[in-house]
Amino acid sequence: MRRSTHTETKTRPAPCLEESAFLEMSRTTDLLSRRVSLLLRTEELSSTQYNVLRILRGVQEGLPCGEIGSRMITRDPDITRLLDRLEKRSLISRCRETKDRRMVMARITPEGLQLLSRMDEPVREAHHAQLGHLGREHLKALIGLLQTARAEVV
Amino acid sequence: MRRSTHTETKTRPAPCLEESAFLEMSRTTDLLSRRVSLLLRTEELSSTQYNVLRILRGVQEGLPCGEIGSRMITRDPDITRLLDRLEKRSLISRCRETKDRRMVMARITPEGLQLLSRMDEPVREAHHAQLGHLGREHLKALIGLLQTARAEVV
DNA sequence: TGACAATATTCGTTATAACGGATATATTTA
DNA sequence: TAAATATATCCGTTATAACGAATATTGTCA
Repeated sequence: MRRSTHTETKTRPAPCLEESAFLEMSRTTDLLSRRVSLLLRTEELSSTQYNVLRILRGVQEGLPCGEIGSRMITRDPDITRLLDRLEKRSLISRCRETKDRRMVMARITPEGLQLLSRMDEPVREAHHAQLGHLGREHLKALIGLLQTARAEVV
Repeated sequence: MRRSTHTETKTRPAPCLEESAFLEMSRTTDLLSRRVSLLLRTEELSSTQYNVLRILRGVQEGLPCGEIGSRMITRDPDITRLLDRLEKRSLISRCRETKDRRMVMARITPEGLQLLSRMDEPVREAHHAQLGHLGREHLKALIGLLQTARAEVV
């Protein structure tokens, strides 16, 4: 036991449950992400880029740049450059919308889809290896709690 | 209902529970972090820097640089520069250990402690506002699951 | 003592996130 | 039509993460 309980309570307040939950979440996400990042590096992809590609895979019609930005709280000019980099590698394509010609739709290309599908199996394996020990019930409980947590965040 | 079920199953495999759990975790951490990042910005602190300061607050004796690095999987040279920036602002101090003179101990300074304590209340409020609706029982369950998840990660 | 290992540093590089500001284009509305 | 708005872009800036390579200092061990 430490002798300096007195000063410690002054400098380091006892964490409340909400804070602990956040810390646990950060640590766990961090730890689990490491393995995925290693996988991504083999394809020279940042996790932001991977993220965008997966979002676009979910939407065959494509998404306007602004929509992508709002899903990640990134400023418009930076989304443009992010998409620039992906387009240069032919992983996405852009074309101006015919209806509202202000908008530019970003779509994932066949190359992009291929890249993603190359990653699918290893990524899934990584997650299975890292979280499989929890078992179905615990996993479901965890997912449910996280969804609940996010549902009411302002 | 979409017509292209056929192609979709090919391009986007149904997510397994482990993968969903990871995604939920990432999204939630991401969402919750935004508010904290805004707070940190008022002190011109990156979340990595905040992280290091909090680690050091927990260890009055200080930590060797390498130890800090291993807690965050960052290469040694980059830790050095990270600490450089913090030292320049007098938030930490460094001094060579007398026993093993290869090691340099990093300690948080009174200024660093002050800064942290300025953040404590707002950070806690942010977490409370964002996660308080879960209630004690759910929070405890969440914390427990996350710890279990991390316990066996290789 | 001499060879090796451990620790931290310095230096240089590249890519990117994040920000501010301005501009081009197209749409909507007064 | 003219003004205001929305969308995306271009430009430049700074700070930093991430990587490789080399060096200095100290400790350990044959």
